[in-house]
Amino acid sequence: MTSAKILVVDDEPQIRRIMRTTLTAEGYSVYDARSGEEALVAVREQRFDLILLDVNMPGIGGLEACRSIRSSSDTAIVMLTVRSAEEDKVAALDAGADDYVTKPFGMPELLARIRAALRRLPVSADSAVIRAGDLEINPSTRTVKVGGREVRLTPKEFDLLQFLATNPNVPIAHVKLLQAVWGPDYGDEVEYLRTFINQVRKKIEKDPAHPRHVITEPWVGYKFQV
Amino acid sequence: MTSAKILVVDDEPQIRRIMRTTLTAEGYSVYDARSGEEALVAVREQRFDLILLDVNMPGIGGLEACRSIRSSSDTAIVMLTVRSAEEDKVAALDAGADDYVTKPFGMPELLARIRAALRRLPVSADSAVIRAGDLEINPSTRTVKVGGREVRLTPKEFDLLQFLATNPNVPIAHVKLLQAVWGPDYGDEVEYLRTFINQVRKKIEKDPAHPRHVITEPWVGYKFQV
DNA sequence: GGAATCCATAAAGGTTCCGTAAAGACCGCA
DNA sequence: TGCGGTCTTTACGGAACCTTTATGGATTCC
Repeated sequence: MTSAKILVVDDEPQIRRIMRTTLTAEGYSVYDARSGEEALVAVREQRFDLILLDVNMPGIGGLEACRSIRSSSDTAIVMLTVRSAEEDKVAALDAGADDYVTKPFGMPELLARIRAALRRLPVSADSAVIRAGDLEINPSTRTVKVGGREVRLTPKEFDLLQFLATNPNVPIAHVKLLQAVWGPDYGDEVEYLRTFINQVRKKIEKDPAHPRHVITEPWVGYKFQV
Repeated sequence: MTSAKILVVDDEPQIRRIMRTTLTAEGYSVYDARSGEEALVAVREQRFDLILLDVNMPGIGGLEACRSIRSSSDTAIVMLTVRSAEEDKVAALDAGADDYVTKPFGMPELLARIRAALRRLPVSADSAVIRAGDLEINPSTRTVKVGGREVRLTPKEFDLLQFLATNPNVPIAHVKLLQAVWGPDYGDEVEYLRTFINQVRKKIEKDPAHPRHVITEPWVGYKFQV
């Protein structure tokens, strides 16, 4: 499992901090929002695998935010509520939450529910090992093998290769690749791509001059061939 | 506090899924294997507190896997069998299983047997002596021996080494290590790790410059190698 | 054919990460 | 109060990685 993206929505800075450290330690990539409004903006701009949503917030509350998010997305939603009243549970689930946890809760329990909610998602296409000829890409351990021999890739190199490999045989535009690996702020720094593609090829291709996996699509971008 | 690690071995995906969700909800950390072969590999690489082992599998069957595991480990083993024949029961226990459950079984019953099996282990997670090459870690006395000679570790040093050693061959992220040893409030003080890892290496490695047990995983964290 | 664009490759800073040493802070204990 | 051990914090050099620039070859378009 390449780290799932989790959005933490809570108005208390302390809680956000604890969540961030704990979830980061578990290998998730964590984002946070301080209010329902912020959460809605974030959801509109990015795709998250799971959203941790506090019920009790000023402004747009958790329930309303939940309904709004659910109406436009199938992200897993776990709600945090102080009261354990039955009606709250019903309200949360009615609003479209997948699960809910009542404060105070232990971290192990929360983590378990997060794992459970993530598992429910449609086919974690990420955790499968990708094979292509003598090449073997393992997203969970972030390792790559060429003909059984392990090859060491740097973080960026691996991200690049993985993104290409998860869309095999499909040409991917320069800009799209850049944004996927470097983030949304990188629009036209295509030089990065050139140098890193070159680097990756030197490590995984027998003959970097005539690559068999990382193919360049002239005037378009690159593609991964199986 | 650390939830018990359970390995589920079954060739049917459905059963693995149900087990996973149920056991996870109970607070266990669940791993699975699809065959006896996979189970043996997993056991070689990690330490589990309990193994749920289906008898009837293609390839290496449950009984054979059980014998193999038992020969090198004292993990609790609970077998799952379809038939309730007395001979099967005997065969299972002879192979070294601690208990067995006949399908179809109710989840409450299975959970009860799991709890019982875990209870039977003399505080297994903590008291088992960990060996790796010339290294010997004794959690109950909190002592470490290198080639028979006892080495003195400070409390923090020992905690660090122990946590790494209880998850052998698995890279552990910086943040996770920090939180496990220093507590949940330590998010990014990675300097501590550096100094203590260095300290531990000087004490347990013949050549600290080329460590054989405490291995650094660049850009990720550290791992303990057996 | 010539100019422009794109691509592969190499290589120079700048930054981050890791190992190592060492000084200061804290604590228990005589 | 002083002492020894442990933990925290800072500092620094080397290595690995990322960014950036430069150069030459290939392809396209006019």
